[in-house]
Amino acid sequence: MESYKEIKMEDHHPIFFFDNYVASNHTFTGLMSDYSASSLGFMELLGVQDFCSASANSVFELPKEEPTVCISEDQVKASPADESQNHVISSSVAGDSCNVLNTPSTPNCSSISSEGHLHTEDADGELVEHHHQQQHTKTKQQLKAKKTSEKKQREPRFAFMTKSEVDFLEDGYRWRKYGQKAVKNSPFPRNYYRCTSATCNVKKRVERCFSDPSIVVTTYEGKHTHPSPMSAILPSPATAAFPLPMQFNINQSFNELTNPLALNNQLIDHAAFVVQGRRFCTAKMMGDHQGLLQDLMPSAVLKQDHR
DNA sequence: CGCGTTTGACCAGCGC
DNA sequence: GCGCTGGTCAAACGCG
Repeated sequence: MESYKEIKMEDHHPIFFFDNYVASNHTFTGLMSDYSASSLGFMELLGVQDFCSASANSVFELPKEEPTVCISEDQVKASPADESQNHVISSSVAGDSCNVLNTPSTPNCSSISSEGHLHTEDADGELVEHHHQQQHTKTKQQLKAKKTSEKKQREPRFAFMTKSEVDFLEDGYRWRKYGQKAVKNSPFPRNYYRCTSATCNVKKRVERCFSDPSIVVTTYEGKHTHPSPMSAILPSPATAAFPLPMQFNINQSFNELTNPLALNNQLIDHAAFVVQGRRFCTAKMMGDHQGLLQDLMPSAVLKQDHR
């Protein structure tokens, strides 16, 4: 198990990309408000509420060399694993030519919009499937019905890429692994996780980028219906409200982001949304490492820290 | 014993 | 229709 100090700052540059939209020539304010207008916001996905109160006040300039990344998950999905990273890089370099998707619909959206057809699949399936064991058939049907209903309620997804040596990045919630699949053209498997909370339907996919094994792609699907278990472990005055990444002292955070020593002293508790050379949001997670930015923290680091 | 992981099998969707 | 792939299930297993 690696020690915290072995983790360099540059190993945890998060790169966010969202399902449903990308607007590279939008300001962060535009981005966030656009996204918050959708049924499921980025912060909501992480259990954050009331993030709309965040304002452009938190926007500050970064050096032009800062990578520019803003792509949607379906872009990555459409690209083979070995190309996704190239895609990111090209987007990063492109700056103004960064892909402007602003896609009104995504694979997810279309699947949701086509939910009206789903009931017919059940009927077909029952005609085809005649198992000799009635019990077995019953469970199959139940599974199918379950799957159908799940598909009906398919949640928007968002994903982000993190440079990390650790596959599973802690985010304050408890996850149970329910599957692993080999990824085509990639030596690295994709892991499937589900939130352990009974009432919570949030899923998480974790895979490593083929072309750059140092990059971990984490995809969230769904919305937590409960507070982070870490809230109990790490009490904070801000815990109840789950403050937004934007709600922090910008100067302090910028200093910390650009100062590895500061990071070493305080753990890595920041994330950055980087679009067109601007770091739109540097997130300081309430000083207790909750929520999204725990995804940027190797679980090993957190475990070590909590002891 | 409870909880989490592993892993082979199954199913649906999609492209050809 | 067929094959491929992504996603999920669930029994078996491991661990504390």
